[in-house]
Amino acid sequence: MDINTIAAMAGVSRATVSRFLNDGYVSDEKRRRIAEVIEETGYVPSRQAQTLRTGKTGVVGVIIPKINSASISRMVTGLSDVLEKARYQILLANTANEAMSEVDYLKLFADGGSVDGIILVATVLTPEHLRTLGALSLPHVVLGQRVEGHRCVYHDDFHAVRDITLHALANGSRPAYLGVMEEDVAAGHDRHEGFLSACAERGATPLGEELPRSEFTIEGGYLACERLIDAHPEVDTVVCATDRIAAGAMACLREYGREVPADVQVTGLGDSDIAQVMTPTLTTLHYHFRTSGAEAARMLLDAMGKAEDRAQRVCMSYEIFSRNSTRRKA
Amino acid sequence: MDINTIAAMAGVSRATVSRFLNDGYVSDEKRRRIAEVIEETGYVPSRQAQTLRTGKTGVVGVIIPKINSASISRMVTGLSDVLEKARYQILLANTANEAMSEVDYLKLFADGGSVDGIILVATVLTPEHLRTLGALSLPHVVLGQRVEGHRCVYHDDFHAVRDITLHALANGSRPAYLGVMEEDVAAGHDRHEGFLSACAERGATPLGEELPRSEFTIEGGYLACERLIDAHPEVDTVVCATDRIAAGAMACLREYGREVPADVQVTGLGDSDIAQVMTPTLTTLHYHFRTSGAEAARMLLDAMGKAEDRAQRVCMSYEIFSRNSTRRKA
DNA sequence: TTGTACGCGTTATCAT
DNA sequence: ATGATAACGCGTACAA
Repeated sequence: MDINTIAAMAGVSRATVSRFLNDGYVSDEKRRRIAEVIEETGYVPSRQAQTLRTGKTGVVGVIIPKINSASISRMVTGLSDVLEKARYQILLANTANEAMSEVDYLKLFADGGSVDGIILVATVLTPEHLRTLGALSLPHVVLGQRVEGHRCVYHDDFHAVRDITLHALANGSRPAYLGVMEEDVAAGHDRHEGFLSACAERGATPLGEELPRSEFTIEGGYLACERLIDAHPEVDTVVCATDRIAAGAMACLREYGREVPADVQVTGLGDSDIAQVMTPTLTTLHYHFRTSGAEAARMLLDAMGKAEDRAQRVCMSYEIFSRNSTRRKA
Repeated sequence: MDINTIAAMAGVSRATVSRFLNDGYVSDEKRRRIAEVIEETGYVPSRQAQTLRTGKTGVVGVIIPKINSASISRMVTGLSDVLEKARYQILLANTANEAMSEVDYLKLFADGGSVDGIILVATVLTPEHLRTLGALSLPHVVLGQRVEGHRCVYHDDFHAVRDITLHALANGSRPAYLGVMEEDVAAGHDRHEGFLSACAERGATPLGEELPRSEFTIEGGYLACERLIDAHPEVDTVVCATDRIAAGAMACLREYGREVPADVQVTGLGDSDIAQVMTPTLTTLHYHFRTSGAEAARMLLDAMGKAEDRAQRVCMSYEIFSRNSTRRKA
């Protein structure tokens, strides 16, 4: 079923069929005939041929560091919402297994001519990343990290953790932070700095700063917390970089016989669905991931010339959800 | 940078370059020259043109009902593992938002010529689904449901729930089941039947069979459990179709002052990571999702003629993880 | 308004 | 072993 067949059946040249499909500029008479033939044959133009001819694929590549993350899935949902509305397909590239790093995927997308635009859900941005991004001729948006010279949507990690730490320190005085590697500027460095800033403001000494960082997992949170209470049994407030780390921490505290929040307060970050089923329910902070995903998608549409101009850089806000893992009154 | 340029630079015809890239059959002399030119130009063949010419895209479409599901993400990981090794890209289609149903995506993939094969992570299979699947000329595999006449990888949902129910009924006698819509044959109907079978074997009367089904969410589990203890306060064992439903159920029981497992036992299904951080930790059942994903991918490779022959249908096994949401001794 | 003719970058067929 | 040449399915000047 190609355009030639349709043209023959409708008794017109294939150029006319092409016009029918695109510009318009066809007499009502033939328009009717063509429409009829297309209807009864169920003809659909070949994406590949269109791509070869126009250079446009109708696909945007989305590079994510892992599948099965509450935050990432929410971002992807936001992306889908607006991208599908603009009739774009999403090619999801998962780098979790390290089989192919983000840089490799960036290059693959850039070279292959397989996508019209790229969204990079970023964690760690190495110089190699920046070089590759800089050499990228395709429209692209970085989601989750602030990057100079590139369109990006990120979250106010510094103030987020600063605020939730201040919130906890209203009823605690010996705080510690369970964070992730500093190389992840947003989730690692910025959040950590936010914590330190809050401690400084309250005149509290941060505990366990000398300890190694955690992984982004429940298991990692458990182990980090174990090291923490081992080194600093006096800790009474544990601020965690993510909800999953907090989940691990709470499991650990329970194991060690510490009551939450009576003995130790715990806070998370991200407001994933597990926050509400933990015992006690977790005080955490809600990021508007879905909205930031949508925003990134709109920025990309803009960059691809498919939407009105938008800001080149957006910093998303947040809200604290105070639940039962922190103390109620002063 | 196209094949013509390379050919010119190497002083050969473009046919020779093409042979160099594909079959082989080139003299060592020219082989060397071509390799050199390609090296220094960084030439990469156009995927689009290759596709147009060969009809092969190097992409497999994976249709999933939702992102952010522990089970699905594990399946996708398994898929990625083997598909990437075979140099296939994965085009992930998420139907969560209903914007485009699975059937529509199936048709899109089938028509567009944009993928070489399809993997459908299935939940509900309507007659419309079966019709579309039947009309599909592309190689495809159904993951998560058993479908006559199609390659598929599924889990032994019936015996899984039957076994975990028997496990719980060793220390309980008034069981109820929190399940999902029966239209989902595997997760809905089969699991439910497994539960009923176990009840029959133990001579226990299943409670709350008249109540409406739950959603696949924590929230849904909470609400379903609320209805259950309202209608049948005597219930002492709650078997849930998924871990998330179990999480909601436990939250609800806590709210209503029931001790788990002293007053009521709870079991889940899927062994997601939240199972271990719940209080008490959840007795659940581990499916080998990652393995089933890998198996489905291998079956697809087979169907696409890229791998040795494999079984057309595979039923995956499971293991029960007994933790603290069920009673220990008889 | 319509049709002709060409090119997009490959691979495959056929001589040579 | 190599090189012309014809497709693959489409969009679009250009001419009519």
